Amino acid sequence: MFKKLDPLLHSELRLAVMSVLVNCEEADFVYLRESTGATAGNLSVQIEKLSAAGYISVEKSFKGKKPHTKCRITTTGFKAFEEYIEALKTYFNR
Amino acid sequence: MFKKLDPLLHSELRLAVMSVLVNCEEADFVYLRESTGATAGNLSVQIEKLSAAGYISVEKSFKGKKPHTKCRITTTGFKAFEEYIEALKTYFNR
DNA sequence: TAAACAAGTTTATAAAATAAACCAAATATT
DNA sequence: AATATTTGGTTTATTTTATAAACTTGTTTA
Repeated sequence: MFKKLDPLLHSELRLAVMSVLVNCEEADFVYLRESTGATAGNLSVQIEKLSAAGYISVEKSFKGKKPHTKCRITTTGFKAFEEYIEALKTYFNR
Repeated sequence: MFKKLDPLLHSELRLAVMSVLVNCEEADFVYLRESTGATAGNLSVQIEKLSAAGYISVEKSFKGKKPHTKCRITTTGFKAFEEYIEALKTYFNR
């Protein structure tokens, strides 16, 4: 009847991050913070969770002399996102 | 950019309960438990939260000699449900 | 009469979400 | 030059949540 909602995606901020990454292929920490409106601390934690799950890849480097964190969605993450949408539909298409 | 997701609805079980009630106008505890697959304890807690928020009304009585809990969605709840859908869309607009 | 069942509720605990505090380096200010 | 502020984060602490387990109250069944 109702499909289970992936707990990793069923979180406001993580969903927002994934939503950005689905549409832009690559986004850095600052862009994600600004586009989601999240605090840096919260974003840092949620990026780590998505990364640990293999839903996004994270690349840390230096841009000039400042740290720079680039994120992109993985194929696993993309699939999970699509499945989450399918699952959500079972709560509405009736 | 992203609309805030009503925390009362952004919960798997509460969303399932609301989803049932949107479509059937009245449902009792047992029916909700069976149709959502939830445990009674969890359902009891979440029904109480939805009720406290004014999203559903709860009517307790006896059916024969057994307790009987009837739930229905309120207009407030219905509005909140629709707004939740609208908010969700901002995470998927493509 | 005791065991099992029904319909819930209460309580305990693990997991999440989030903000606050922190850090190291760079840049701006006095 | 010394101090303050900003940048780009991370770590820690705290409050909420979600959830299952245990419990309650009463009923039916063996």
